[in-house]
Amino acid sequence: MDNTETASIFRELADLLELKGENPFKIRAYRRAADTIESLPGDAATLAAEGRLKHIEGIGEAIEKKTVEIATTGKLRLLEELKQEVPPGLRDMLRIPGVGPRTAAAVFRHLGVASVEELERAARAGRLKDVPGMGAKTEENVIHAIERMQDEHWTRVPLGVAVMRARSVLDRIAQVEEVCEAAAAGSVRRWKETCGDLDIVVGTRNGGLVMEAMSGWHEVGEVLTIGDERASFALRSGMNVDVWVVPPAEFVAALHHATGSKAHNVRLRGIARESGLKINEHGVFSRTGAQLPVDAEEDIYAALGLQYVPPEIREDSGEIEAAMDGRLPALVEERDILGDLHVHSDFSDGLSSIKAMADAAKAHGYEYIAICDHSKSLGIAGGLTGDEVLREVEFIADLNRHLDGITVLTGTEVDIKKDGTLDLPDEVLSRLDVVVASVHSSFRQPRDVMTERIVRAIRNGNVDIIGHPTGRVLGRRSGYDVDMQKVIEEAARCQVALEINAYPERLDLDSGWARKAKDAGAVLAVNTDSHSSDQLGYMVFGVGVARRGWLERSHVINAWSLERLRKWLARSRNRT
DNA sequence: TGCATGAATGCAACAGAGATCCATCTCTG
Repeated sequence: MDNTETASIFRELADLLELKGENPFKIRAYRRAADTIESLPGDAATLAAEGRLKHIEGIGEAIEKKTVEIATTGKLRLLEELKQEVPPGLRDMLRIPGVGPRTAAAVFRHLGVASVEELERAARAGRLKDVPGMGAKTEENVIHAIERMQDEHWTRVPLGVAVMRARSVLDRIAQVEEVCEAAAAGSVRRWKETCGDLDIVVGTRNGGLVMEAMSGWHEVGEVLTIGDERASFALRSGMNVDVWVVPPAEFVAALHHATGSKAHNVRLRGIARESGLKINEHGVFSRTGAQLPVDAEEDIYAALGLQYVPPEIREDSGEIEAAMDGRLPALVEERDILGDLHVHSDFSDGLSSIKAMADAAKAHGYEYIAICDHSKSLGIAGGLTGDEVLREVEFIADLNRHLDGITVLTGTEVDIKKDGTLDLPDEVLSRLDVVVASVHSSFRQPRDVMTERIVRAIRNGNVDIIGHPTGRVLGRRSGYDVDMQKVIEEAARCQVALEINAYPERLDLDSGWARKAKDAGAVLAVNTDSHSSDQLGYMVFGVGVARRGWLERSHVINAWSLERLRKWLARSRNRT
């Protein structure tokens, strides 16, 4: 029973208790414990067995005891008993938009309806109207919501996709008269790896025009809710857009509110209350109701005596405390990035020539770029043999003589083979400037084998960077089973960088692991893995992940000058 | 349920909009 499974048991427990109408604080405690356990670096069951779990904030005797029970028996008696009382099918009903715990409990109590299927049947048969507090309209809405839930691909989408869709919504809104400002907020603005919906804040003197323009837009499949200040639209592409319309003077406060995260907002409002202030989406108010001037988000934090917190780290994961003490990190910025250390060229499966990649890098304002084409095992990607790599090295040496203002570094993205050895001989690797080592095959190895495989690559002595360390592809496959904490510790010990792969479908490492890597003393490289020159622009996504991971310039090797980078690359390599 | 205060008990995460049931539920961050 690993931490994720233990956490999911506590989440189910919380959901069932909520359906039962239990004490909300108890429910919250279970949910909080689930979050804590899931993000624990060590094994929760072990900690619980040693009596150390209860010392973690938010976890006490009761949850520690239950964790031990889950670890030893594989289940939780309380949950099993609860399932007799509250059918687990009710839990699925909570996923239907518009159906909350009260509604689910009411239909079960009055109609015995205990699953989504039964609910749909009851609604179609016109029986929901019999439930006190429900009418014909709700019945209709339930049917509609179930249909939508089943037929669409309403899942979270990768950040890259969300950003594109947000831009198209903003383009539409920009055409509306009397709009002063509009911006994407929510998870897009926080650069979250995946986004469930879009939040668009619009400052205008005529909100009605915005609502009309959105309602009549061909990209909008359905108007879900619509009011004077807020509306929710379903895009045909399968995403919801929540639009917040405010007077121009309230734009900043609304943007801040809609950016979230919810947990961050709740904390800020709590602090505001303690100091006799009130924060809502309209502004910051004193005890007497007087509105404080807010011209920029900085003013909101300043009113609370806090350092300004950048959107990417507004998650209530320590940033509030750091802001109180004035010790927030100076997050790395896109303009700090001086090069890209993992791009491909037409020597393997890239579409652009090395020259074209170098020119594009220069246009980005970079000092350097490392060409890291695939190695021979990856036949499908035109992987290079050792000899071919060496010919590429010569080609680059010649090219550099003709380039001005950009340095092309030689490199490879060498495959980490099943046993942890590398796909190119050390004699070749040692002659390259940058060696990225990545897993591209045998994804299903057991956890300990995969972990040992990557650790062995880290210890090779010629490896500089571990490429896309978890192997996940957003929306397609989860990463391979690997003890990432161990990989991080080994990378920190050997001073091998871990990659934040900025390719929008990868974003691997994710920000959580990036932060842990930084905390463990490892360095990171933010690379695009570009396969054509236009993909160098993906860097912004990787920087977003880095910022969410609390990284500063000093933690990111490609935010270093070429001189410093070269010193680091030479640190312990068996170079000839 | 966790935590702080004081040893069993009280308190704990903010604020508001929209829909429908017009007082309550659900949703948004």
